[in-house]
Amino acid sequence: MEYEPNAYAVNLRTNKSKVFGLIVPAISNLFYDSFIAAVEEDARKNGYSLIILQSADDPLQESENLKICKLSRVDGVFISLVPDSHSDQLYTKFQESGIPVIFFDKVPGNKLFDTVCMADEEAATIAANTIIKYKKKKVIALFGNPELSITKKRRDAFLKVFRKEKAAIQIDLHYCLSSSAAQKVVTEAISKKSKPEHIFCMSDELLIGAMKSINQSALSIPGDISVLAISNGFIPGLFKPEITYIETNGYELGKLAIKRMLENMENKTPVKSIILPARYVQGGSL
Amino acid sequence: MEYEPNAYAVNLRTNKSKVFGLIVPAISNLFYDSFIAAVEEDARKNGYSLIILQSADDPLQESENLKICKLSRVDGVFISLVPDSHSDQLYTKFQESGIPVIFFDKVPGNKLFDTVCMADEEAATIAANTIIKYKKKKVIALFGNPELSITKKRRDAFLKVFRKEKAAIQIDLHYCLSSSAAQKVVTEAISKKSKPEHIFCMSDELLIGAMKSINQSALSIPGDISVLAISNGFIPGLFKPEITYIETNGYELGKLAIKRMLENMENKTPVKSIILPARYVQGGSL
DNA sequence: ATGAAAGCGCTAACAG
DNA sequence: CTGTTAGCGCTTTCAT
Repeated sequence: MEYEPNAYAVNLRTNKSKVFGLIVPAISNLFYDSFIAAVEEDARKNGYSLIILQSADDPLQESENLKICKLSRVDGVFISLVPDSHSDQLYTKFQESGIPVIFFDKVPGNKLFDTVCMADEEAATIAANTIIKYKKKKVIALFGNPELSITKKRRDAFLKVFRKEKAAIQIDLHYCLSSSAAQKVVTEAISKKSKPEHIFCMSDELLIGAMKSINQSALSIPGDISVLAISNGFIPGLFKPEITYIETNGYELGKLAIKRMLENMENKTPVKSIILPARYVQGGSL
Repeated sequence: MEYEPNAYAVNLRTNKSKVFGLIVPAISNLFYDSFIAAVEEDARKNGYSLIILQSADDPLQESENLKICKLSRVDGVFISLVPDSHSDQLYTKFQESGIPVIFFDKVPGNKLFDTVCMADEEAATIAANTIIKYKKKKVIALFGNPELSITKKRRDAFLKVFRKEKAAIQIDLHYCLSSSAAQKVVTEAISKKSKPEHIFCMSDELLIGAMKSINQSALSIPGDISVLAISNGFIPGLFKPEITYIETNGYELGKLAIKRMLENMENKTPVKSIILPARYVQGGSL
């Protein structure tokens, strides 16, 4: 007939909601939006819906979001942490109450939780080796918020490669918290007498800032200055020449995350760290 | 104490969920992701959460999404339609059961529902008048799926301006269903003997395709060819020179949509069409 | 004023 | 194997 089960009653009775919570620093982001898209696809295929919450890069907002997930009794949580996250007690509370939490991208430093990440070290290592291979001697390296584990991982792996190298390579490392901060740093650097030969950007956000600066200058890529980034490839493909990048694929990472979540729903498995391999994609910027 | 109300029981008893459904053709989209971000912000401020569903440009998926919203008994629905949407009966069913539905961006052709839209006609009119002002005589105009009301509105307003104009202006109008389709069209056009002087793109997607084509050619902007788009400004700002555009702001539209929804929750108001004005933003591409 | 009780619509357990 | 019933945790009503 026209019968429709009352989801409220079902939830109450079964103590399940068939809903996952997904917490991100921001939705409007080229990485997170494709992550969310992937999770949503497979969630629905398995009869789940997604509640999406933004932390707005604010630790307080983040804890509040976790509380919302708890109060609305979601069946599982996906979360990428904000800088200075201090919600550790909340995560463990979830674990204790048997609600799986999958961390992705920006994850806790310790090994106590289920995580799904890009191969950050590998990507940064590939970047560094590429710079060496192309014999760049003076490079600017742009990194994001140094409080984030993702920044630390990429930076440490990046620097480690050069430490092993005998050749004298000058690395000017900068932490930029925004696109415009990156733009400023690059504009200043290329206005000096001894210009950098190469710019490395650990994210799309920084790449955009760097490219705006280069575009406003008279420098040409790769002749005057070469560029390399870690990115999902969308932004690099917009420039001429296309920017060479090491791929971080939000969509694929999302697929891994939901897969892990569903596994966890089936039968509680021991904590695991999953890593999505990096891939070098040749453009014309190097 | 440590007491937490059981949301399932509350929902069952009060017959409310404090959850809105939000249905979009795709999450990973520069327009929709900022729309979603805006709605999420204000939804949470008012104690609501958002369930997000993608229709993947598939009318069947869209009906299914509406059914999910109905089954999970959301308190309201935001929806942007896919091409060839045939879920009209479902919308009306929602209305009848007293659940507000706010259409945004891609809305039904008739005036029976609450809608929140960009000023499509105005934006296209500004574009056309700009082209006339700059005395362009041979222009390529790229439009999206001609089945969508948004395409029809922009196209009709665009062409109407030229019909009134006495000067002989040649408009090559093309419908492109994807970025790469736009790229092909432009590549073909600029390879001909009589090159176009100007390209107009009704969306970011088409602009990206057009720019890839131009970047691969030897043409320079605005010297050899000028460009104008309808966009939120993010993509136009990445190029050199920056592309002049008429602004469509997903974030602001989202704010309007959630405002309208909350009004509707308070007291059932008569059906209304809300329009967000267009704004001309000068770049260097014209 | 405070407290008891009915019942929202379903599922799971149990009896016939 | 089919049919009845208790009860999930809350809100709202009604009686004290």
